[in-house]
Amino acid sequence: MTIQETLSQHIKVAFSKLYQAELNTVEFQSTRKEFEGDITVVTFPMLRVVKMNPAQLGEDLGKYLVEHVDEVKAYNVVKGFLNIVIDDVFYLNFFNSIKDDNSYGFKPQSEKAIMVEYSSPNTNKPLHLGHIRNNLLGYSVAEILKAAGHKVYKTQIINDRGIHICKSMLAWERYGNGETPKSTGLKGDKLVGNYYVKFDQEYKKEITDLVAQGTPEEDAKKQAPILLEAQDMLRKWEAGDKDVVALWKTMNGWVYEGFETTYKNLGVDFDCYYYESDTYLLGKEFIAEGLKSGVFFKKEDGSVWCDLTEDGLDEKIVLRADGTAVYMTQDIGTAIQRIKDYPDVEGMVYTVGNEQDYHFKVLFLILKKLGFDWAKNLYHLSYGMVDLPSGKMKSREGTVVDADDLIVEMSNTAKELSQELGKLDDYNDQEKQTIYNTIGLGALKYFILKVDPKKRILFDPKESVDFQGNTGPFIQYTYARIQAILRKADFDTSITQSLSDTSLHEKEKELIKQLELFPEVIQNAAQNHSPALIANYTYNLVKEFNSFYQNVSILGADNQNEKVFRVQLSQAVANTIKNAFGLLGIDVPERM
RNA sequence: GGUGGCAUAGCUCAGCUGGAUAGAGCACCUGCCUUCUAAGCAGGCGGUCCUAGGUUCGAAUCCUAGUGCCAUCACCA
Repeated sequence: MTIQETLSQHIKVAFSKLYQAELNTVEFQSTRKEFEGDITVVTFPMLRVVKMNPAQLGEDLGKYLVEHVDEVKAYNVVKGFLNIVIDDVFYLNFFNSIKDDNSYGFKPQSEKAIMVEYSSPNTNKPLHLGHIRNNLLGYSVAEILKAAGHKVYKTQIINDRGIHICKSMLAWERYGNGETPKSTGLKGDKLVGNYYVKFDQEYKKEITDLVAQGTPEEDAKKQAPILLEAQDMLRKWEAGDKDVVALWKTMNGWVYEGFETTYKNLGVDFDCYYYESDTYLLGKEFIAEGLKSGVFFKKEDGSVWCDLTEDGLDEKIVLRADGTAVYMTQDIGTAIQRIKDYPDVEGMVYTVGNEQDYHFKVLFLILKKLGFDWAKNLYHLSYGMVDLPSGKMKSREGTVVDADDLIVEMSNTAKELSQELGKLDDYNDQEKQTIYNTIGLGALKYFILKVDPKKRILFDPKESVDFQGNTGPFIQYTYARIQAILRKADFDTSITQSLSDTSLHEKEKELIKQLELFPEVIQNAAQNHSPALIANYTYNLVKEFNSFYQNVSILGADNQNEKVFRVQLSQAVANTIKNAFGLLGIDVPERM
C-alpha cells in the first residue's frame, strides 16, 4: 500500500468519526518546497461534504492523522492546504525495499502483446532527421510498453511497391553503368537515392524540352518519355517480368542493407518485417469480403468505396476501378496479416507522422466495421514534423538533414568537447570513440524525445543540440560521476542496514521521494505513449541528485552507516537513470 | 471552406486527473574547483500562460467564440 492510500483510508475514517460524513476521494499533491511537509491534502473539495472553514478542517484532520497514523510525524495548515510531514523511517524502509531491485519500476510481462510499428521508410530515399524522430519514438514507446508489463513486437512496413520504385530502377538502368554499393563504396540506400534524384532531374529536363517544342506543360508532365518508361516498368513488375523483378530485388537489397546500417548506428531494432508487396493482396481479399457483407459498396466504374459519412467522415476509396490496390488496401491487409501471424497481439501502435491522422482514423474505423475486435486497440502514435530554420525538409531540394551524417556529426561534437576536457586521456582510441558515440547519440536522442510527440520540433543543426543543461549528456555525466564514486567505495554496498535511528538529510529525502515516483511515471508514459514523460522525470531526478552531490559529501560522510547509505542511494539513482535512459534507447557511459 | 493539431520568459521546452507566489534549460549577470569528475552547484535578471467571454471557492489547465501557424480533405504512398 502506498502512503497515499494509507492516508486516504484514515482520512475517510476520520470523516465519519469527526463529522459523521462520507468522503469518496481525497486529493493529494506533493508539498511545494517552500512549505514544510512531504504530502499535501487539499481540503477544498471536502467542503462539499461538510460545510466548514477549510483551515479548521485541515487542523482537525492533521491532528487526527498525527494521533492515528504512525508514519505521520507532524502537520501544518496553510490556507486550506494540509501539509503532512512523513516520518523518515517510512522513507528509509521504502528505500531498503527497492535498493537491490535492478528492475525497480518495471512490471513483469503479461501474455497480452502489443505490436509497435515504426520507421516504415520509402525505399527510394535515405533516412533523414524526420525518420530519426520516428525511429526514436517508436523504439522508445515499445520499450516503455514492455516496462509497463506488455509483451511487445517491434515491426515495420516496408514500402517496396509502386511507381516510385521503378523510377530509381529506370534511372539506374539508363545511367548507372552497372554501379553497385561495392564498386562505389556508397551505402546502398544512398546509391539508390541518388538515382531517384537523377530520375527527377531527367524528368524535369524532358518536360522542359517538350515545353520548348510547344507541348503544354500539363501534357508534357504526362508524356515525358522517361515517365512513360517507368510506368511501363511498373506494369512489367506487376506482371512478374523476370528481369524487372530481379532488378527490383537487387536494388531493394542494397537499400535494406543501407537501412540496417543506419538502424544499427541509431540503436534501434525490429522483431519482424512486413513488405507492402506481400500484404496488398490480402487486403484485396478482405475488400471482397467486406463488399459481400455490405461494409463496402461498388460504384458504377467498378471502384470500391467505404461510406463513412455517418461517422462524420467522407467516402473513402479502397480499391481502384481497375482492381488495383491503394494505400488503404494494403494497410488493411497488413493489419490482418499481423494478427494472423501473431495471435497473441491484442493491439497495435502505428508510429506515423501527424499528416496521416486522417488516414489512420479511417483505417481504424474500417477495421472496426469489418468486425475485428482488436480494432478497438489500435493507436496512431502521431507526431509533429521536424522543421529546419529554412522550413520544411524536402529530399529533392537537398534541404534534408541526413540521418547518417547527423549521427557522425553528433559524435564529432562530443569528441571535440571531450578532448577539451581531457578526462579520457588514458583510454585507447577505440574506447574513446565508443564513448563519443554514446554521448553524441545521447544528446541527439534526448533532444528529440524530451519534446511531447505531438508537438513539432524546430531543429537548428548548428545550435539545437546542446551538451549542457537539460540534455542527454548532462544526465549521462551524472551517471558517470556516480560510477566514479562506486569505484572508489571500497566496502560492501549490498548490505541492508537497520536505519531506524538515522535521520535523513533534506536532499536524501528528496531523492527517495523522486525514486518513489518512477513506477508511476512508467505507467503514465505507457498510457500516454510519451517518452517525454520519462525524459522529464529523469531530468528531475538528476537535478535532485546533482544538488545532493554538491551539497553533501558522500564518501566523506560522518560515520560508516551514513556513508554506506549515501553510496547505496547514489547507486539506486544511477540504476534508475540507466533504466530510464534504456527506455529512451540511450546508453550511459561509465566515464566521460 | 470543412476537419484535426499547436500557441506558456528573448530562444528551446515542462506544467499529471482544475489547486498555494506559473517552472526548467539556453542566453545575459554574480559567486563556487589544494575536498567524491565544474558537461556541475548556488543565486540574479526575465512572463497581459494568443485574445475575449463563460463554468468554479479556485482556470495556463475545462467550455464557447475569435486570431495566428501547421497538417489534412488524392483512384500518391
